[in-house]
Order: sequence, then structure tokens, then C-alpha cells
Amino acid sequence: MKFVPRSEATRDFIIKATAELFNKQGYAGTSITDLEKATKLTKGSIYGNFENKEQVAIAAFDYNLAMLRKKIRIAVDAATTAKGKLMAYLQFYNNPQMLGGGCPIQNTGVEADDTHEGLRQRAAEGIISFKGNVVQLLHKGVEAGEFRKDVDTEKVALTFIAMIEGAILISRTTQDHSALKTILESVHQYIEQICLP
Amino acid sequence: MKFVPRSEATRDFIIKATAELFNKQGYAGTSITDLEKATKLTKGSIYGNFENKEQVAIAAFDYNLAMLRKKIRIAVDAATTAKGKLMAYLQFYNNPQMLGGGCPIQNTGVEADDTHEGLRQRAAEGIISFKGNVVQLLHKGVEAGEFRKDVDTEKVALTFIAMIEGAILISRTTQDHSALKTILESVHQYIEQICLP
DNA sequence: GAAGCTATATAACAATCGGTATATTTGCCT
DNA sequence: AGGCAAATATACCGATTGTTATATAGCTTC
Repeated sequence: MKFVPRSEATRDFIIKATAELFNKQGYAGTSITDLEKATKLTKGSIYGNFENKEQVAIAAFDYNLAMLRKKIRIAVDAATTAKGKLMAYLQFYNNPQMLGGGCPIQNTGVEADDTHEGLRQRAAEGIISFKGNVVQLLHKGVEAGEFRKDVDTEKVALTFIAMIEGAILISRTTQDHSALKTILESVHQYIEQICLP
Repeated sequence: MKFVPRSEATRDFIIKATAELFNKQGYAGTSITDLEKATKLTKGSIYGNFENKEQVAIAAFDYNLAMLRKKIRIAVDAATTAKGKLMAYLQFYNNPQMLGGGCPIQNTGVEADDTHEGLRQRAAEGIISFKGNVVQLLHKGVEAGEFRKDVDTEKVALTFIAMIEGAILISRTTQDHSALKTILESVHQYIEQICLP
């Protein structure tokens, strides 16, 4: 039996209506009944547009990641210099409401790393692409004379992302926004150090 | 009906036998049947020693955290200077096998922050206690003349933990151990900066 | 306005969920 | 060895899990 989705519009609607749910409750913690409540649709509709629960979760993750990227792009594009763009990242993540339920990469990566290879891979791709963007930004900054020429772009990018993700974890778990602020301040200082005087 | 646990020994056995399972699969992703398989006991036994699944999960988290603390303590106590102790943390976390399924604080914090207040609080306490230990270490280092006197201990401790947790997230999600190594190297450099010459 | 298609709702499925009441075994004390 | 208490195993509970087959409603085209 080959599955063929019915309505592209309904598919998108289901994704949008359930994306935050999956981000908050995780894959195992979200049931089809939860999806019914969130969409006000029935199982028949959901299974008419998705092969199974896993496919809804994957689509929801893709959507969450795309939304995150979109919002980041808007913030980053507004800045002109490489340093300014990195700071735009920080300013963006400094918002505790950046996305309902926290960073989808973090949520999905942590849940899936030992349980769900498909979702884990997608979270991994999210990290790698995030890192790629930062590396590129660092390179441009070096070429533009903003950053020191000896900067290890891979290393700085990884550290940059680790600090941000760590900050999200700490502040969300302890429900202490000031921790987020404090750590992002450290990231700021970290970036200052690779800047040329 | 008040619940009275039966055998302290069996309780401990169940905790030890299921702790890694909870750490890997999470609370929602672990069923009583999973616990039966891991312990080779039956529901009757499990429910004779625990009030419900939540209590097993909480006990398992406490156990995982205690084991982590114990291992860290051994590594840290072996060092004599404050700086040496901080480096011992890094050396410890540089082991991808530090604990089956990754950092329990991270796993529990991420899963529970929007879904399970009891577990979230415990993960939060883990972070706060971790931070407290690092802060104390930094203070001693300042007093011993190892670190600069103007070091913001709270901030450095938070940043220290954020980088480590971020490193674990990235390396586990991407299954790339070298990322862990690279980021911990950055933490090393970060600590070097607060050292007196 | 009837026919035909498309998409949703209904209703059922076996399997599994967390949890409990009861039976059975185990180990100790006399 | 027999009795007793403590702990484990068995068997079942209603509810919910993910999934599917079928029925119903909503268009579109004639």
C-alpha cells in the first residue's frame, strides 16, 4: 500500500498547528490524540495527509527549524558588518520567547540521539548548517579586516553555538532568564577577543 | 492507601538497572514493560517498591546525577590547584562515554522543562549545585592567587557549564567526538584567560 | 440536480499503556 | 519441619496507544 497525501493545504495546516506541541513535548510525549486536539481534526484526516506519526514529527521539526532560520535571517540581515551579524545572533537568542518550547535542535537532538535515528540526523544537519553559516560569517569578517587573521573559524563557530545552546539549556531548566543574559554576555566578550583593534 | 516500599535492596536494584534506560529514552519514552525487561522483574515487584513510574524516574535521575557527581569528584579531587581542578572537569567531560546516554541534567532538563515540573526542578537543582561548586572553586583560586581578583565567579561558572553542556549536545547530536574536543579546548583557553601570569 | 471525486469523520482494531488485586513463592524463626 | 511474614509473580483492569477500513460530507462538472 503506497501512501499518497491528499491535501497540501491541510498538510501544512497540521504541521503549523502541531509544530510547537512537538517542540515542547517531544516525539514520545506527543500522541495522535494531542494532534487531534491541536488541529481540531480527526485521526482520519491526519492519517490521510501523513503516513504515520513519525512523518508528522519530522515535518514539524523541519517547520520549526525553518521558522527559526527565518527569524534569525531577518535579525542577521539587518546588520551590515560580520561582527554586527554575530551580535544579531546573540540579540536574537537573548529573547526567551524566541520559539515556543526552546531550541528545536536542542530538543530534538537530546531526545533522539539514542532513540530515533531519523530525527537525530535532522537535528544534526541543523547544527552543521548553523555552524556553516557562522564559519562563513567569520571568514567574511576576516577578509573584511574585522577579525584577526589567525582565527580558527571552525573552532570559534562551534564554541559560539555551544555557548548559546548551553545558555538556553541552563536558563530554560532553571527558569532563570538572567542566566541566559549573563552567558550571552560572555559570548559577546568571546567575539570581542577575535576582533582586530 | 498509603504506599510503603518493601525491600530497600530491590528498590536500589531497580534504580540501578533502569537508570541508564531513563537517561537514554527519557521519561515519556520509557514504559513499565521496558523496566520489566531491564530488571527481569515484573510489574508486581516494581509497583511493590515504587509508588508509580514517576517515582522510579525521579529515583533514576537522582542516581544518575549522584554517579556523575561521584565520578567528577574523583577526578577533581585528584587535582591540587583550583585551575587543575577546573581542568579535571574538562578532562572528565572529554570522555564520550562519561555516562551512558549523555548528561542526565541535559536530558532531563530538556525533556521536562515544558512537561514535568518535578523532574525539571531536580534538573535545575543539579545545575545550580554544579554552578555552586564551580563558583566555590573559582573563589578559592582567587584567594590562592591563581586567578585574577576581578573575576566574576557567577558569570564564569555559568559560561563554563554552558560551554560544556553545549559541547555535549553538539557532539552527541552530530555523533562527532572531535567537536567535543574542540569546544573543550576553547573552555581551556577561557580558563587560561582568568589566570594570573 | 445527479454523478463522481476528494477529503474528512466515524468507528473499530490489536497492542500497549500505567496501575492494581490477588496468588504464589521465598526466606527466616521457632 | 512448620508457620509466618515479606516480597515477587500472575493475571487482570480500564484507558490510551498508533493505525486502518469504512462511511459521510463537500465540491466540481456535466
